[in-house]
Amino acid sequence: MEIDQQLDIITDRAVDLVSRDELRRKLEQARAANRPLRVKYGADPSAPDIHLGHVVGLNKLREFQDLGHLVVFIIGDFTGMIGDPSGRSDTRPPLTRAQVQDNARSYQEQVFKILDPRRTEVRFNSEWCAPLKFEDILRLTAKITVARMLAREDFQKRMQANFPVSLVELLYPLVQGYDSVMVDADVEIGGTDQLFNLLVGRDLQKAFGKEQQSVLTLPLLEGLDGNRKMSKSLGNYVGVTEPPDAMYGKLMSIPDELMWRYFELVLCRPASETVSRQQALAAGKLHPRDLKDELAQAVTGKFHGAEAAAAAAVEFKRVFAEHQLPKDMPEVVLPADQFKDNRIWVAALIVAAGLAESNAAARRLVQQGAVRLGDQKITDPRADVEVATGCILQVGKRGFARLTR
RNA sequence: GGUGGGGUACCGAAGUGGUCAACCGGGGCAGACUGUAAAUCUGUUGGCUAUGCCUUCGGACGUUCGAAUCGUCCCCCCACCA
Repeated sequence: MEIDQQLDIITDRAVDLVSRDELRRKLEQARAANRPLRVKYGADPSAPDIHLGHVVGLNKLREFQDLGHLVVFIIGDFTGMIGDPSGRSDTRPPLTRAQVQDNARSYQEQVFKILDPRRTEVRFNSEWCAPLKFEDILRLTAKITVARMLAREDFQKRMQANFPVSLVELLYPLVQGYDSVMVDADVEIGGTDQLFNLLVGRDLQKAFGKEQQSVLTLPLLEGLDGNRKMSKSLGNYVGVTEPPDAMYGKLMSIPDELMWRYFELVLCRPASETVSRQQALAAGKLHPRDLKDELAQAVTGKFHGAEAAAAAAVEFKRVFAEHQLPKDMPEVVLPADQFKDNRIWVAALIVAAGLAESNAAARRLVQQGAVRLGDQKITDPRADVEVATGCILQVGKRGFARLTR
């Protein structure tokens, strides 16, 4: 494939690129020397679940692999102890070695849903970070200035808002950059919030007399709420190991305007497709629900196969469009001691079925008209009800239980 | 080390002796509507079968008929100056 063609693929969807000329040169040199580029990508093992936000980066890595390049996937078991200050995350609790290893294992499993394992080198950065002596660290810190670190936007903002910035956070980019030195990265990719860290990698490589990595950033995918970036701690994520029904349902719940981002960033659909579809939508030729269904099925299918995705779609239509009962629902055996004269208080029933956290919450749900038992709506929060085995309790749109006495 | 400002429910943030289970916003949940768990609007958001009772406003003791609010001690956080 022509170099320019490769460049086009690589830079598609990219936000920052340092720099195009440099990357072209690297591609040319790699071809001449008949060796793959080493494309670095780092992941923090503090949260073991890969979600669609990560998939944006993984997709890009896969494109590199399909062009014959090698992905150096770094598991930041050492940096994980610091916590990435990007996007002003809170201080994270330190992980035990066992946790890190567990997380790292599930990470690899999940990552290879997208990456090609034959073209991936997995490394733990404790390999070279743990042996560092304090003296080595001093040498490392001498290579970068305070002003350079403080120039970073996150830090600026936090300091202006009187949010704390710890010294160790200042060191984070340094460690990440040191990784680049140690693995001889030719290219590093990350989200746009990683730009600073990635550039520090270049600085350090230069300071160590090595070739500087090219840097490429990708957009941050918004989470289900449509505003903030997808992250596990915000709870607005879709994990790649979630069951098909949950995955499909979550995707159907994103705001309509967000669909395009998911089409482009998760499914790598071309921007031109977005434009033509937006026009068709405006003209009334396409229905947003159908488009979102396509999105949800395609994404679910990417991780679970088309068949499972189609089944999830059918189930979703049954439950939410036609308001029918779901095919599967949890079976709940009710404790006999809750019954008096063969009846049970409705709030206690809901709690026993696991559909509310407390009697008070259950009462509120009843008052709001969210509760059905069999084909009957229950509106009196003080009602005592009879329950026959096989009877179905519904709480809200999504809460179901098949009851057993 | 010095000075100042803080710690309130999931988050942010009011409240500075009783009318406070605690305004308001975000988030969550529910209902209506619908095109979907979109959008919009409305309600709700400590616990207890409950016109009341219990637990909660960094912690511990106090003062008071009564404390998130006052006092003492302690813990923690932030900024500025050194």
